Amino acid sequence: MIKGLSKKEKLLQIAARHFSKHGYEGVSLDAIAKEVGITKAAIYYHFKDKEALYEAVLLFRLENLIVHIKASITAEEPEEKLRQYIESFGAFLEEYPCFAAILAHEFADDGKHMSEKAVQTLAQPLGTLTAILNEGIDQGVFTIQNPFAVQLMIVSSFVLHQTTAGLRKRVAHYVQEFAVTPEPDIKDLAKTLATKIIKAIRKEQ
Amino acid sequence: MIKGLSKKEKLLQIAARHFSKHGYEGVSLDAIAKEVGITKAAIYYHFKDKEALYEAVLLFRLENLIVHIKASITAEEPEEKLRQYIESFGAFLEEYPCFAAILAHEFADDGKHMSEKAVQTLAQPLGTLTAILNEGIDQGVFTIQNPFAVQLMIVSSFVLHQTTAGLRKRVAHYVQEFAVTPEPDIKDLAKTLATKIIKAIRKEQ
DNA sequence: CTATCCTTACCTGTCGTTAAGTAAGTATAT
DNA sequence: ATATACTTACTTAACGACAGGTAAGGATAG
Repeated sequence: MIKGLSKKEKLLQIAARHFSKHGYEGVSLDAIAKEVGITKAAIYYHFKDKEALYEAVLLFRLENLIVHIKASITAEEPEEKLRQYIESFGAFLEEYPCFAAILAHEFADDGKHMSEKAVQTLAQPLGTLTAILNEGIDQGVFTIQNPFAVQLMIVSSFVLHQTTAGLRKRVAHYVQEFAVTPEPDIKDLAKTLATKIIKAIRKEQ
Repeated sequence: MIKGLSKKEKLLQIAARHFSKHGYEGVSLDAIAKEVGITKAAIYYHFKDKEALYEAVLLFRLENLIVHIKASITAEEPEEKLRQYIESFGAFLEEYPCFAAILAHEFADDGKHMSEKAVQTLAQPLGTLTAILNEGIDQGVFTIQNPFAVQLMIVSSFVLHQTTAGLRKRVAHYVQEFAVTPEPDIKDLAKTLATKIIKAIRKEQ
C-alpha cells in the first residue's frame, strides 16, 4: 500500500490493456501475469477464472462511464443535453482508450463475452442517450424517424475512431486525399459530431 | 466440379463465417476443416498457412465491394453520388454479413491481421468516398470541416449495425425506450443515414 | 505415369485451470 | 510475551485439451 497500486489494481490495469489489444480470446493469462510480475496461478487467487477477470475490467470502466456522463449533463434543453452527452462520451474514451478498444471488440463479436450484468450496466448510458433523444422528439425540437440510427452513429464513430488510428494511417498511404486532411483528435471529433448530428436531427420551424 | 461448389470454395465460404464469428485469433483450423468435411492438413494443401487463408477470405470480399460500389455510382452530382455510395455500401453489407463482422473485428484490433495488400484494397472504396466528399466541397454543395468524421460515421455505423444485433436485443431488455422503437433493417438504416448525413453536411444558400 | 487432392499420424507449443505448498502477517488465547 | 490458529498472497509444478503446422503416403482422374 506504500506504492501507488496494489498488485490487484496493477493486475486489473494491465489486464485492461491486454484485453483492449487482443480481445478476450486473444489474451493469454501468462502474458498478463508476466507483465504484472506475478505467476499465472496468482491471478486465480484474485479472480475465479479468466471470465471473472474480464468482467471486473469491463464493469469497472462501465461504472466509471455512468458516473462521468451523469455528472456532465447539466443542461435543461435536449439539444444542449445531447451536445454534453456527446462531448462527455468522447472525453471519457479519450481518457481511457483501452476501454474504447474493449468495447470495439465486444461490438465486433456481438457481446459474446459480456455477462448479463455487464449488458445491464452498458444499458444505462445508452438509456440516457435514448431518453435525451425522446425528450427532444416530444418537445418538437428533434425530428428522428429512428433514434436508434442516431445512437449508432454516435457510439460507433467514437469507439472506432479510438481503435483504428494505426489502420487509418496505413490506409491513408494509398489515398491521396486522405493525406491532405489532418487527423482530428477525439475532442475535435466530438465537436464535429455534436454539431453535425444536431444539425441533422434539428426540426426546422 | 459437378456440385455447385468446389472444396476450396466451400472452404473459403465456411472460413469466412468462422472468422466473422470469432475473429482471426479465435478461429481454429480444426473447426473449419471439420465443418467443410476435410482434415486440417487439407487446408494446408490449398493455403500456405492460417494467415494466407484469412487474407484470401478478406481480399475476395474487398474486391467484390470495390466492383459493387463502382457499379452503383452512376449520378453526376455529389449529393446523389453520396446517397448512392451509402446505399450500395449498406446493400453490400446486407448481402455479406460475414464481411461486416470481419471488418468489425479488424477495426477493433486496428488492422493487426491485415496484409499490406488488404489495406491497399480497403483503401479503394474509402478513397471513392473521400473523392465524393471533396468534390462536393469543391463545388460548394457540402460544408465539411472534417471529411474524415463523415466517413467514420458512415462506415462504422453500418459495420457495427450488422454485428451487434444480438447485443442490442440484450441491451433493449434493460432500456424501456428501446423496446418501443422497432429495429431498422439495414436498408432503412442506409436511407436514414443517407438523409441525415446529407442534411448535416449540405451547405445552405 | 503423373499431377491433383486429400488423409493419417504426429510434433511442439501454449492455453486455461488446478492442486499443493509456503512465507509472512494477523488475531487470539494463555 | 509467546505459542497457536488462521488468513493473505502468493509460487511451483503439473494437468489435459487444443492450437498451428508438417512429413509421408494413399486415392483418384486424365
